[in-house]
Amino acid sequence: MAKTSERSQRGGHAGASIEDVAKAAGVSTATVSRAVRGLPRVSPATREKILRVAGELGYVASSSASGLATGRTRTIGVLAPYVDRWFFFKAIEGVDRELHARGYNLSLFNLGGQRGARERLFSKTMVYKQIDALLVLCMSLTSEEIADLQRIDIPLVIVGGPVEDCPSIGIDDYAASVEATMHLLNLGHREIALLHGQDDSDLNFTVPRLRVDGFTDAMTSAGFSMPPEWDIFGNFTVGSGQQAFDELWNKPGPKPTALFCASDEMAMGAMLQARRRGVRVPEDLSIIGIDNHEFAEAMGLTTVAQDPVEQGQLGTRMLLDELGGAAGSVRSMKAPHRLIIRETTAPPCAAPPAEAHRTGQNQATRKPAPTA
Amino acid sequence: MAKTSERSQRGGHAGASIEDVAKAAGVSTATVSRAVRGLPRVSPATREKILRVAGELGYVASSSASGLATGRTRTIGVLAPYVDRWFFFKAIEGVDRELHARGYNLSLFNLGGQRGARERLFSKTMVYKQIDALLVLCMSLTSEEIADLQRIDIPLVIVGGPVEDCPSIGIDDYAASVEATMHLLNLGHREIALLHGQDDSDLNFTVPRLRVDGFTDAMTSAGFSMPPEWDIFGNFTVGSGQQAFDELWNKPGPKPTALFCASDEMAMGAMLQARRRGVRVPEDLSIIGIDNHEFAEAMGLTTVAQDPVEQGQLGTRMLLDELGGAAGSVRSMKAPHRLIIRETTAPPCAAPPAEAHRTGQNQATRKPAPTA
DNA sequence: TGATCTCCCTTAACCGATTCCGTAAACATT
DNA sequence: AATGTTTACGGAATCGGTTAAGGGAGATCA
Repeated sequence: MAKTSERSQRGGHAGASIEDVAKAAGVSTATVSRAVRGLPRVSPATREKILRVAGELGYVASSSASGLATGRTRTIGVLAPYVDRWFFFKAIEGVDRELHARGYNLSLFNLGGQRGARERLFSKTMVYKQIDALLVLCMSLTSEEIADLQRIDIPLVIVGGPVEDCPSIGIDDYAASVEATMHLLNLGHREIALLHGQDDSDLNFTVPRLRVDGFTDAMTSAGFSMPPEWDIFGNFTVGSGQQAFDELWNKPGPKPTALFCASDEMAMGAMLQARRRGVRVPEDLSIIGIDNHEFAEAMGLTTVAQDPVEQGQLGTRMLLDELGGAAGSVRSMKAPHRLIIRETTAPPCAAPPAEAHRTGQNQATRKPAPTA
Repeated sequence: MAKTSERSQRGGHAGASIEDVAKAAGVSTATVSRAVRGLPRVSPATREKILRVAGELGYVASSSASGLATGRTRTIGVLAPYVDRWFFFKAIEGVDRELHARGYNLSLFNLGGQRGARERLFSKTMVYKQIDALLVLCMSLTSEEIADLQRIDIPLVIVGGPVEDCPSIGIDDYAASVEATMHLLNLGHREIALLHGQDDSDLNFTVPRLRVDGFTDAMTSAGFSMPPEWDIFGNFTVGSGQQAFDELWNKPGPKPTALFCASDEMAMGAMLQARRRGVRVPEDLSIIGIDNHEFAEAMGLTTVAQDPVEQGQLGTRMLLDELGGAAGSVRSMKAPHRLIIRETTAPPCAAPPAEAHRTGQNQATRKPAPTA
């Protein structure tokens, strides 16, 4: 009966099993199971012995076996439309940190912006029976997908933007957008262009819309409006920021004095292109973004900061709470954001409005010099 | 006998099992198993019926159960020191793409640059019995870790830089570095500073050393050398690039005419800081990096490009080959790199070479003239 | 002293797949 | 017609854990 550990002989079964440990320690597998998991009903002496033997044998419980027995895999899925964009890899960082701290594994599903990938993954191949819970980054799910998840009892949390009928965490994109716009308005800008992000894939973000709404609402309630030709589309990348600037500047007619960008990456693209074409920032054009990308500080970009790492952590905690405690217990939350004024925004036309422009509490109150 | 599917009643067991399908289709579970996996020995009619029934019931095989039965989880682990740095998230993108295309799952282990995280993960909690193979990003493992993996029969591939005794894929960092240095030398630079990356955590990269070696060898074999005070350390981030520039420029004494950076992120940091302090790039200082980060093109940074996505894909393929075919079959490979000349390098001394400085489309095969 | 209660531990029934082996029928070969 | 060969399928062991039920030994209590 070569039933136990014949060291990597037949495909796949290597390492000591619980039975090996039980045998070596002279107890039953049930006791080993309790001992190694720290459950009660094991005498200190026995536990100590089992732990020692297990250590010597290098025993680790097979996740497949315990997954099968308990019905939970201790793995949670993370669904991301991209992993190579700022918000996403930052959020993943936070999720990972929190997850591993709690002994969970992270199974990554990246759509890579591809159409179709979504169906392929979602259609039962993925989610189903592989993960205990699902964390989604900045995507809204169809009601059908949500129903599926509920049916098979998989908790769900969205990180990044609200989604109907789903617990979520994210900044208040609308408010952030309003604040950014107000900052420009308070500086005296009236001719403000908008570079907003529209994604080409089938992700249905709600975030872009909220940011645009915040901008337009702030503008109209201040009594201003934006000509339609200043409404430029980008896809959240640096490259699209550059293109957007060109598009804006190649158009005939007057130029805006400020540019509101729905993300830092686009803002920086626009900023770099502006410089390249001899348009001075902020003298000729103020630029503001949203995110506080690592490069934003280096480039002196004024922006509305958010912390995706923290959001990832919080979202994970929500998800795990839902998984552990009573379902339906967790509700959506808002993560903080704050305006950080750096060097890419200034009053238009170098005419100082002589109006103190403070960001409030804890941040970067430095005001650019050129007021004089 | 409530053995089958009582819809999310007791903890964790939801969804239809293979037995449900078997019963509903009037066949045995063995046949269902063969049918759904596309194995032979099932008549077309039976297969069609089983597939239909399985579809209606929304059946998906439990990964825990099949993992237990087969000894393989169809999950491969990806160990990364960081996920929020360019090379890493790009590589993960490639790995993920390849993995999911082949029906594997990706389990992410991020060290987040933390000391200790490594032991915590590696010490059997992670790797063991959870994954079929391990892909490591830019880290060298200890020989003990490698031995552990071999003992439990887990194939290993390193993406990013060579590691002794491990199959790996990465660019030839030494050659890349030499090329970059030669580019500066060919432009006429003699006073070249070096900003190289040293990581503070316990990852032991080999990459940084190779890049430095390439630089110094190219310099010495051209008959030049670098004063030690021009040897600056960074940690691969933009911020450290900025600091490095300051450090360099705050020192008394002559300034270099060119700066070789071991990564684009550092190069861009230095470049931004240079601009901020009124040092013109490339007139006063040429800067070259390595990587071809997304921002590099936007910022016009001359660099040696590599493609981590491709490396991730290739590495994954190697790993899966090793997993499938004869072990020990795959060997290390080199990924391609190429010099991309943009706008941050020019001959020293602001002497206009009267030479159109075009970025050429995406290839930049332009070779600097002064090879005298 | 016997009944009851704990505590520690074992027995054994699962969890849901895979897979070896056996059987029976269909088909091909002499 | 008897014998191989192939194909389609079922029975049942197995993977390695978890966990409810139960049993024996010693302590506590009446």
